[in-house]
Amino acid sequence: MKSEKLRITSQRDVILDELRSVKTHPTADELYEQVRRRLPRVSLATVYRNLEWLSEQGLAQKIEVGGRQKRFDGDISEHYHVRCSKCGRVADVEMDMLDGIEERIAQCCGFTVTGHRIEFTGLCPACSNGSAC
Amino acid sequence: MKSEKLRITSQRDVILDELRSVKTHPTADELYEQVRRRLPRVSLATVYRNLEWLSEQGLAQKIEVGGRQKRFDGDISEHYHVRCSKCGRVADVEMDMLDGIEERIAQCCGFTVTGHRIEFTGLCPACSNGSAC
DNA sequence: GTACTTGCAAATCATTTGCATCCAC
DNA sequence: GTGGATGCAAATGATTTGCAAGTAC
Repeated sequence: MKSEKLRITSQRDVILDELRSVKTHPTADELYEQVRRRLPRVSLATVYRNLEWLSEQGLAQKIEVGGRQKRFDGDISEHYHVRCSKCGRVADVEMDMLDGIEERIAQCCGFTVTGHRIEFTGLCPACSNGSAC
Repeated sequence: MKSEKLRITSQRDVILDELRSVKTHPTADELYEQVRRRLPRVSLATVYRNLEWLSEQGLAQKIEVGGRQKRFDGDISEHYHVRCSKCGRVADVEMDMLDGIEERIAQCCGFTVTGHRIEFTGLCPACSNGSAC
């Protein structure tokens, strides 16, 4: 039994609050810009460290979609994402989780399957019109 | 109609051949080590450039799974992957593609959905025993 | 010759780390 | 005061790019 000391510092509080306030699945540096408006002296390293920590604590979700940067989500319920292949924007998909799917493949590959992730790809509304993102 | 000049240089030939010879979904640098045995003077940049080019030509697949490095697959048929969360190994999943799935969500998110990708997560046989990877 | 490719080294981009300082208890 | 948290700068890792030299037609 390890006793984790949960300290919600003001940085952590603001980072989580800002993350929850948007539905855009921001990257670490996007969130950094946002957080900086409230904590001008915060550092990008702190944002990275705390996004990692928040994900470990189950207070946020690190979502590894395509593209170079990782994105984060303040909505910790399980759900799938769509990513715009042009601008990288990520949105939630309203679809029930495919619950039986992991068992269906557990046998075939020798792996102990513990989870799955679906990422849809496409063009977001802004990019499918010619309009700039 | 653009006329693309397809030049299969010896580097490209060897890179594709080596990629096809393995079922491991190697990263660029893993493949580089492999290719180097046949072309000792090849550079890592060439491997990166040509993996990119081969994917554009539809001769290989760039698979963006979790983890820091991108992986590549000489098998261009559509299929899903499992990734070991401990060692990063990637394997194919024997499961039919979920064909209707994109249409099912096309309405809800405003995106024009063009594709999807499923990545299962788990432990590979080697990692689920205590054995070293 | 022209256009495309390559190897090499340097640059870039995202993320992580070392360390001295700071803060809460 | 002690241990974790922070800011800053420097380090790291993966990938990309500039450029001069090489190659195929």
